[in-house]
Amino acid sequence: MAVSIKDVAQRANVSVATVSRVFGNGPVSPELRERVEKAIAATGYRPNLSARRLRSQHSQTIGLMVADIRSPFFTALSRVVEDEAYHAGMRVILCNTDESAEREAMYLGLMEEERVTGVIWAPTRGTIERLADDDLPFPVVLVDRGGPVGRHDSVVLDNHQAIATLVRHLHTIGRSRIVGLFGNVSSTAVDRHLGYLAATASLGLSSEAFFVAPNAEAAEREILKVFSRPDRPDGVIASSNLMLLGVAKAMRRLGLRTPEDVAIAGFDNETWSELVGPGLTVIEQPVGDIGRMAMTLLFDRLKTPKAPARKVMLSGKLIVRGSTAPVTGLVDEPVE
Amino acid sequence: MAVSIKDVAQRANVSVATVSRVFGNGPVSPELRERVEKAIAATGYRPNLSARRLRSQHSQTIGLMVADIRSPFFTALSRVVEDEAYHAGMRVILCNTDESAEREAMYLGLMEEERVTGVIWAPTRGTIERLADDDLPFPVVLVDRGGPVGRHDSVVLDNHQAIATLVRHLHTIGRSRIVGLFGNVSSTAVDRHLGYLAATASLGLSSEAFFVAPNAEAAEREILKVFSRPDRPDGVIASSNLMLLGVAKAMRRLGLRTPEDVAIAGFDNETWSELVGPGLTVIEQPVGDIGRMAMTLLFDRLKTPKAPARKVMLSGKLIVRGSTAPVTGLVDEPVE
DNA sequence: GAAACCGCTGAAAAGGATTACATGAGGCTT
DNA sequence: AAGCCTCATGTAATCCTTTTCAGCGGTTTC
Repeated sequence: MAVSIKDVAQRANVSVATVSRVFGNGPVSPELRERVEKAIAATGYRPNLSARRLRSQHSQTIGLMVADIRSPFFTALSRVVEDEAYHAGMRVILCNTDESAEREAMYLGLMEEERVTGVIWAPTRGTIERLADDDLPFPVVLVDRGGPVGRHDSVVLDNHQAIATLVRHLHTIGRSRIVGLFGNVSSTAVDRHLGYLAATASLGLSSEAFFVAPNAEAAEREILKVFSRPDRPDGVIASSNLMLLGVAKAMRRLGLRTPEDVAIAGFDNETWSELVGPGLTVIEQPVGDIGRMAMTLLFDRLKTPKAPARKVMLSGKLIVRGSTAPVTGLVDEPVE
Repeated sequence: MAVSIKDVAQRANVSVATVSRVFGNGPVSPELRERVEKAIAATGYRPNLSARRLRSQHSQTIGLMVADIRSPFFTALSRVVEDEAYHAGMRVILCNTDESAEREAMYLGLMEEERVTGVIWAPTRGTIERLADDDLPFPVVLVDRGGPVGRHDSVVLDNHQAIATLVRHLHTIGRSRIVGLFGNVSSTAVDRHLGYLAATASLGLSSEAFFVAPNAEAAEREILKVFSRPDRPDGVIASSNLMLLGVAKAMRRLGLRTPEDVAIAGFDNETWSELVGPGLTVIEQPVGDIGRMAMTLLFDRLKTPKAPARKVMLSGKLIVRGSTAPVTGLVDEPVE
């Protein structure tokens, strides 16, 4: 059996309360404190967190629920959240929902059983609407995907602005038939789609949107299909990192040159974005700021539970690379 | 205050023991079971995991300690481990050690306080040697980096074979001055370095190894330095994913063509490996198998604590891409 | 006919910590 | 010198479950 607070107390010849106070910064005379610390060192005592949590009713734990940790944005987010959490003396429970409402519900239940302090959550579209009804027994901060009514705190990218930036950029380099490729599950995709429609309309451009599963393979298949038609687009905007990779793969498969034949752009800047093809033009999300802001909102919420919900929008940053370089040569002197 | 087992018992007009038994599959008559289940549904009762753990002395939690979740291999590993864990009804606590012995020690302490069932751990080189002394109060399975003496269960890639495969492959396509670039912290790098020395020696090739921090920037800087010398290598093997990216960046920066001027290869197959430059030749690690095997070893260890330590080695798979394509044309008809 | 046994149930102990409250010593005021 | 604070300490209640143990009425075994 592991050593408990009682053993330490006995060895130091003090009461268990005193030992507890040594940990909790209660008032303890230097003399006793030293005796207790010696006993702790000698026995190798470690407080039992379950007992501590049970009694104190503070779990010091936050839940992080995302679709899939392997998605680059969520990978980066999780790292930030964990850093912030451990810095504040809290632990993180990580949940992969796989965009499944069922798994999401299961994990929300688990969060409740863990009596978490709060949850940072990128909810699936289906769940997010149901959300207003359930009164979750812990505060949540939505990330990446905002809630519908401003009922919860949230921190999201300004998707409208971001996608407009991309559309305008492609327009600037002379593209006019820009198609959009969006995920078919997240509400982020919905926002970006609306932004795409607005931006193309305001520039007097045609628009055509496709919705597929948010992974590289589905994106590649869809683009292959789109480009098998006679009137090929000259620009593609993908609403996520992995989908942009799928687009790049399709271009290579089709033997189309980027950016000469088709300019492509998308979201999230990664270590490898610069090296794929001629370099991928992307909107970089301030993922560090997003994570930290989410934690800030959560801690604020704990302090003032009744304060009105806050929705924070952060701006992305356009990073221009080869995949949308202007192709001056081609216009002046057509090849062959 | 949240609803407790007492409230449920009261409402169902049974004892708390009976309610507990309904959860724990103890013997309960159908009639009472139904009453209890109705009461649970009516009250929305969720068992308190802290109390449950305290009493039952089972945390149903495993720790996963890796250097950095953002490192692609660890990202993939974490997903597998979590899937397996949740499938077995357990939770996962994720720790990023940043290759720091101090953080590692801190997290090991935390694992103890959490009374984890076991830990899956990619230890830092410094710590791994100290490890024999401390008798950790929970079983650990080492991943990615094996322990020194066979004192702990471990599952690793067959690094010796993997790097030999890469060296032989580069030799086959006619490269003779192959340098190796290795991380300067993990024991994996040490293994791969030894394999590199053995493989080059057995082929009668010269060898030259460089050790840098395991990230893209450091790798890029080092390679730029190496290639500023007069006698340039014609092949580079990088011992990790991110370092290979650094190498690719350096090549682009130097204006060197891959594979014509320099063939490059490394580790870990990712969604984007195919799209960086002409496609990156890599050793693909069976990360799914590694994660599942680690869990299997852990569960076996829990069943038979006294069984001798097992070390499982899995083979990587060579994936040949453009970065090491044979350049037939050049030899026959020199350019210009 | 006593003893053993059955399947189900409830009372109560136990698990390891925190914390409200009580206590006692010492120092200060008046 | 009586009264009152302050401060450090100990006692015991408490957090919510699981689990041991005993008890129940009724059958089976010897």
